[in-house]
Amino acid sequence: MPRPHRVAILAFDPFPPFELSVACEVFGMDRRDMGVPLSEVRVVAGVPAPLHAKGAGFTIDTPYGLETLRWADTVIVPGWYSKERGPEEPVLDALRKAYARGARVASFCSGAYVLAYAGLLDGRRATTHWVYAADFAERFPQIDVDPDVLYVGDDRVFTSAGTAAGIDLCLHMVRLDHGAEVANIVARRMVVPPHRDGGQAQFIEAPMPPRCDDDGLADALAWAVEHLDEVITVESLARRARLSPRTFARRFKASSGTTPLQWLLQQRVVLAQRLLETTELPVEVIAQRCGLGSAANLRLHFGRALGTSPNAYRFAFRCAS
DNA sequence: TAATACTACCGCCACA
DNA sequence: ATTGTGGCGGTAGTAT
Repeated sequence: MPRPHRVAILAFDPFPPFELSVACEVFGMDRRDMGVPLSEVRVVAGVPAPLHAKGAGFTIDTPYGLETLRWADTVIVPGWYSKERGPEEPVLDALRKAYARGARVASFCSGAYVLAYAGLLDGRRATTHWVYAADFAERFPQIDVDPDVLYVGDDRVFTSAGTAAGIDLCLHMVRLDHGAEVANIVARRMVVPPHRDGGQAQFIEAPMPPRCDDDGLADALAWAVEHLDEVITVESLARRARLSPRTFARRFKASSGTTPLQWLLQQRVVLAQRLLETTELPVEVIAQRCGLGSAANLRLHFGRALGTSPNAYRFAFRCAS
């Protein structure tokens, strides 16, 4: 049993209470009873405590100082409120040393400024809250700023967009550390979607894009979503991926967190949703088109996934638009 | 809604 | 020794 993953949250004065809490919630909670490996969290004061919660009128204290960055496997910077300058040099130095030592560093929202002032983002892609993006790009021309993603990261440096995108980044890190299944458990427990994609403004579309480009597996899945009206078995998908059914199922679960059939059903329901929204086709025909065979079967899976019937959904969608 | 036939899933294990 | 593979069989889930 490896020791728990160590997460240091580097907070300043003031600090953003939501972002700080996100990291605590994802990494600090003991969910071993659900099969999630334990992590250990320490909130580190980047300046002498007490630290004031921005906009919330309370303060926090913590026994941990900069030396704790030497202890961490992951250092998270949840926010920073002085665009025009970075933290004191000892702080930046401790961050650089943590990274050089092999630790992973991540920022939420305006925390990207801290990583930028430390030089850890030079030559990399990075993101931050969209309200800071222009200022950030101007201040750090050596950084490739992409304001349209929820998070970006390569190697061991990650940045995430505003506020709630911190959750997406944390779940991504959990996925890297413990696999998609564990990340899904944590997401489920927090009652957030396991994966969101695309720009900051838009909401989740398909529950599981074929993530983590695994060899032929990704190809097989891409084929599947284009041929949902056909009969698709795990065996045929495995053949397409040039894997044995057993190995296919195992790899699939490792990279997506669900089983092939469950994923297929999800894709089929998503297609049914689109057809209900954009066409006048009868439910029976839609059931055929999305590979669910019969209207009865479509109703069953539609209800399970969305909690309504196809007709009710179509009606509600019409009214909304 | 119930019964039936079929498929998927996953632990186990031997093997590379 | 460690890690991934893939066949087998019981059980759970799915389709009609």
